[in-house]
Amino acid sequence: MPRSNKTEFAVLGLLSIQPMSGYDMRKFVAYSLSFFWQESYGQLYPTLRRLLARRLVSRSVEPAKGKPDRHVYRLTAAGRKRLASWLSEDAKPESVRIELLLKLFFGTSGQPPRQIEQLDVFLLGQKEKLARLDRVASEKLKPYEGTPDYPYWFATLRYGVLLTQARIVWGEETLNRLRSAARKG
Amino acid sequence: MPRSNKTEFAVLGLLSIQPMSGYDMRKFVAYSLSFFWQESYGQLYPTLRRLLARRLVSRSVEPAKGKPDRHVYRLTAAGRKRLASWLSEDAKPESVRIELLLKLFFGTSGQPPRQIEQLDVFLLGQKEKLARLDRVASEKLKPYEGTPDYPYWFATLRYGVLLTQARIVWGEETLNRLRSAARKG
DNA sequence: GATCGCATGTAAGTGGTTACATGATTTA
DNA sequence: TAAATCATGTAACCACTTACATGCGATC
Repeated sequence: MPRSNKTEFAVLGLLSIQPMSGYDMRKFVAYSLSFFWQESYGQLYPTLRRLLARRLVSRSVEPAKGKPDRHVYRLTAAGRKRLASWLSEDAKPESVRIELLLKLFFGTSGQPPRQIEQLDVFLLGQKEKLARLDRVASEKLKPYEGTPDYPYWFATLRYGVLLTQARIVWGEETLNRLRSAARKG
Repeated sequence: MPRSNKTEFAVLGLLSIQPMSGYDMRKFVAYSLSFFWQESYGQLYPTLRRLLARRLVSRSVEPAKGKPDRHVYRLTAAGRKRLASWLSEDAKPESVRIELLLKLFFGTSGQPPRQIEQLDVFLLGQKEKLARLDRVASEKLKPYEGTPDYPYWFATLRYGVLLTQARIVWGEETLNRLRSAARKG
């Protein structure tokens, strides 16, 4: 069973929205999709080259001065077909590894004050993430209200919000419990 | 900046609970930690060998008949120190890639009926996961109530419960929205 | 009679990150 | 004057998964 290269489909999908360069994709993903996806140049550029060789995308070069030419990619008909077939397959559940939880699980080998600090850091990060999600919602998503894309884009953002909120609830709950355990024990 | 081999610390941590074989670790992780961690033999056995060479663990062999001898590993003093130092470091946030959300994001290139089916599959999976978490709570966690490990183990399980519940809420919300959009559009 | 559990391990493959290289232009 | 932005890309590295190999004993 071959390994599915997810970057390939991410690229195809992005190009279904509009023609883009590798640089554009990186920026787009990093800003708008970062809470459930990420791509690095080291993965993006080679994938783009392979996709071009397989005629799933086409490329046009926009000359530039003082910096490399912009390579703008577009979906071909074959690419659109490939994207559609991938979209129709069930996505199988991801496996995640959460280092914070692993550390917490081995808690009795650690120092309670450090654990509380680590949870604080985590909580702060999640709260910032939630704020970022709000910014993305108003800056990027809002303008598309009423368009066909909107319900889908809203759904992915909503996932980020609900999950982040759940992590915040968990973090505060856990902090309280560990703090009161520290006072007693 | 060297890549931190997380399996190494997972092994050290597991051995801080009790001496175990590689096979034991696999089973333990797959049953009790699966919702935030996983390990494969292909990663476990080589790591065990390296850890042994570095004297962070020791090994005793229990002869067996009809199957390979059991290799039981124990933490050494050096291993315990290494574990403690890792535990005290802040865990940096994980980056996840959620294929389902990527597909949903490219929704207008897909077929609404298939998207709804996919969400149904997702929802079912999350509900099963929640049921499994309950089983783990009563079968594995409950007996440890009152012990020093309990608050930590509870916290990790609680994370699983809260996050899974959030995913279920999201899934139902999203299904409703997409279904009513399909009726209208 | 087939498959599962026990129990060790290896080989191959790859998806993905990080760091580097280049260099003009704009901003702090 | 330091650093960020634009914009391409490569090289090195590795952590991790999957599939395979072995083989007994018990269960379905």
